[in-house]
Amino acid sequence: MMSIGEISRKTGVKVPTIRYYEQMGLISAPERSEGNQRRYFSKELDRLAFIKHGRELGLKLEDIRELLALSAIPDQTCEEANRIADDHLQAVRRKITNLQKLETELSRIANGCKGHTIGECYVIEALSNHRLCDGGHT
Amino acid sequence: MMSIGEISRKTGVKVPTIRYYEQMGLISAPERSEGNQRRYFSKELDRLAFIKHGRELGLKLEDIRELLALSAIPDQTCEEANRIADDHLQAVRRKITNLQKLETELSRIANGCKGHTIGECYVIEALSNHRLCDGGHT
DNA sequence: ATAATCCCTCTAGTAGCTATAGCTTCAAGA
DNA sequence: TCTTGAAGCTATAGCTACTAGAGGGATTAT
Repeated sequence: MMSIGEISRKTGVKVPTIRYYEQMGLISAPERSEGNQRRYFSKELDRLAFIKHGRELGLKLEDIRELLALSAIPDQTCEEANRIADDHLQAVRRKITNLQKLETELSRIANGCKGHTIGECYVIEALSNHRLCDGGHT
Repeated sequence: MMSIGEISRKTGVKVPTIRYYEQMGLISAPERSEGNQRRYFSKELDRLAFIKHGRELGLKLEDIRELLALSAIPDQTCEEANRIADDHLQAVRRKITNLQKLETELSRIANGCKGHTIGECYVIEALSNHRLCDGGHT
C-alpha cells in the first residue's frame, strides 16, 4: 500500500498527473485511507509505467487507453495494437518530414540576415514577403 | 474596404481566426459598417499575411507579436529579430532530433511483433517493459 | 420583397497537463 | 500526547491556437 507521493516517486509520474489519469479513467480509483487519501497496490505501478512509456513514445492518451484495454485480453489478435503502433509511426515520420522542410526554410531565413537594422533585416523581410520562400512550408 | 470574408479569402486565414487575432491584439480592431460588420483596408492584408507566414514557420503568436512590433521601427537593430529566428530554429532542430529517436524506437517496436495474439504481441510487451528499449526516449 | 449568403457575439470545447487556494491528514520527534 | 511540517485532498482556472455551435442580424442579388 503506497501513498500517491510514493507511487509518483517510483514511476516518475507527477502526483497531479496521476490524479488526472484517474479522472480520465486510465487508472481506476484506488482505495482510500481512513482520512480519504489514495492508497495504491503495487499492481498499479505496472499500469502507470505502461502509460508513462506510451506517453514517452508520443502516443495519445486515447491510444494508450485502447492498448491498456487490449493488454487485458491475451487471446485476442494483436492486429489492433499493431495498427495503433504503425499509425503512430507514420504520424511521427510525417512530422519529421514537415519539420525538416521547416528547418531548411528557417535556417535560410535565420542565417540570411546581413543587415544591422530592422529596415535591412532579412528575417522581417522574409516574413513580410512569401515570395522569398522556397515553398517548403505553405 | 473589404469584409472579413473577403480578407479571409485573400489571405487564406479563416474568418474565426482573424477575429481571434483581433481579440489577441495581433491586428487592430477595424472600422465597422453601419450594420456593425468589420471593414478592412488593404494594409491589413500585409499584416495578416505576415502572421500567417510566421505561423507556417511554426512561430508562436507571442514571437509574431514581437516581430510585428519590431517591424514597425526600421532604424532599430535587428538583433532581437535574429534571436527569435535562431531560437526557433534551435527548437525545431531539437524537435527533429527527438522525433528521430522516437522513430527509431517506434519502428523497432512496430515491426518487432511476430505474434498473432495480444499475449504474444511485442507492441504490448514493449510498452509493459521499459527494459526492452534502447533508451532513445526516457 | 425575398432568399441566400454572410456576419455578429458569446460560450464552450480541444489535449494533457500544471498551478493555485484553502483546507485536512499523516508521520515523526519532543 | 502534542506539535509541526510535509504531504494529501478537492475544485477551479490557466496554458496554446484555434474551432464549433447557437441564436441572432446585415447584405446583396434577383
